[in-house]
Amino acid sequence: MSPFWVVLGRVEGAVGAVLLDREGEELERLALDRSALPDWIASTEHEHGPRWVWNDAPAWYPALLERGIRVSRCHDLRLCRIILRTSALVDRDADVRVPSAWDAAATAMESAPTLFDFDAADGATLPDDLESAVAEFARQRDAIGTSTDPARLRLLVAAESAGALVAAELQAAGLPWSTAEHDRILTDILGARPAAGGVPAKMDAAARRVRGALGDPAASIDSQPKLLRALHRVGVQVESTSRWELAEQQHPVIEPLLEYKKLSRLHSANGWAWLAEWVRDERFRPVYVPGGVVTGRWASSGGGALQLPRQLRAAVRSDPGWRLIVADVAQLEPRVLAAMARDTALADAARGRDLYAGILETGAVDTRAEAKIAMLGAMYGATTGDSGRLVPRLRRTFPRAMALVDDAARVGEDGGVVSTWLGRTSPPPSDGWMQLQARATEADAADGEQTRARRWARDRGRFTRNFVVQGTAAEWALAWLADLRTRLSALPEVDDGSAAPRSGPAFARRPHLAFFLHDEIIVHAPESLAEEAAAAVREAADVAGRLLFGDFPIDFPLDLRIAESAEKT
DNA sequence: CCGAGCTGCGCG
DNA sequence: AAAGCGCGCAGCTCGG
Repeated sequence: MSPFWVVLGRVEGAVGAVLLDREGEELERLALDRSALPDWIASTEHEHGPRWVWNDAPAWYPALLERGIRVSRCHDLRLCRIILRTSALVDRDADVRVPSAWDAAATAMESAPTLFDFDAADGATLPDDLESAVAEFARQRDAIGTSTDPARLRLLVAAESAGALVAAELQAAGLPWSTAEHDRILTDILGARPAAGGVPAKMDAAARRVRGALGDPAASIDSQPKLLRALHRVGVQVESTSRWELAEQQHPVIEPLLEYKKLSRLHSANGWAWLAEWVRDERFRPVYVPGGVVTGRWASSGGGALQLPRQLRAAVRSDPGWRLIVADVAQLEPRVLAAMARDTALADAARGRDLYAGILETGAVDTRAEAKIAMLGAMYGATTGDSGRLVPRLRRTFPRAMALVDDAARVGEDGGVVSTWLGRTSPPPSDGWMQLQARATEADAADGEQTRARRWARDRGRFTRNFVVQGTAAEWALAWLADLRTRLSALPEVDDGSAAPRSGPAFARRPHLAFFLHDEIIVHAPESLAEEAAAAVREAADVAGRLLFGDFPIDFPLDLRIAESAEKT
């Protein structure tokens, strides 16, 4: 009988595997020498394609990828536990809620030990032995099975686990990056590359002009307090040195100062030092952190993958003979909101077109820009300014969608928790928050306490309001990634040596994911397969929508282009 | 000398 | 005009 699940973990001096059937009944148990493990995993994957159950994907998967072994499915115990132990869908008394060593590494483990090097794993806080993994897997299966909606949670943990595989593969493959183009952009904007520790020419020139306008040749520009005082001395009365406030001022120092700040930002965040540290073999390899954000979005650690600046997108360049498929979802969050709320009016406004143009057509607002500001305000909880003023108009036109986010806000203000579409639940309020709210309702509460309590309540309301939308959008994106990953892996490898990728693991010889950021993906594909890969990207988006929302009539149109660079047009 | 905290920027 | 969500990071200041 084919194993449906294979649980992996350390046993004395080796690696143990427990093969389970679909219902979790044990079929077989074996111990493998470390050196034999990769081949065994590869052949078992090939023959049975099981779900690999392991404590933490970064501890197992990168080493397999290095050996050219890719798996199609896994169950990541660490990530799934984080979801299940706090999900409102899971029974209050479920064993998975009982605190244990599995919670020690609730956040991503730094520099996880690899499976072929268990001796170095002594410092690891997450359990890595086979029996612990088997027991934890049973707890998690029980939590899902006895939950109020097993189907949704199964989908969520499968998507989350697929994300763990994708993250490891993204890091292994890397984003194709042209060092020469990056250097050209830097030289163009900043001036010639300085000697170590020096300031680039154009940045230095801007600094001199700032100091000239300040009448102080020694003025410090990089220190916010000193710069603020220097500005006050020449009569520029600003409260901060932020760009928007400076831009309002009329003074000769403003123009060069804003210029300096722009150049300085590029130089320090993505200058030559960044290039040397993060780009190797023409690949940018950020560290992705799946589930790193409370809402379920990914975070990143190192390399600043969440900030790939527009200025540098031209440096993202496909290898010779290859192409990039660059795709993002237009207005993902409001579409997700329409589907969650079963708001057919908003879905109609969204279908097959720019959602904001659709809102404009309903007459709820007067311009597309207003539609966008109003919708963002509704999802973020704006109360003032243009945004706050426009939200009530949306409330009249899309009452169901607005009721969903308004309800989420009210629950949060009252100290409750909210959940995404698939069942990821927001953290409860902190003890301090609860104490303040309790204190504010007492008869002798000071005005200041009541004011502060109300402010904290509204703050939390805006968080839960946004949580349901941002978190469900993250789930849609995971489903998109997971389905796309499978489709791409079914495309052929290039056999033409001239079109081989410059660098990367074996799986990168066929179309593969190269970048992911919230609602955008980049696929790197041989030119001959680019159209097929693009079709896969679109099909996966359709599948993700149906997977989450069934036959509710919402679509997720993509802005997609096939190009040699990721530059936004 | 190190780390926490703050400011400011840029990404979705 | 710069609010209303979620992040990471650089560079600075300041306290220990």
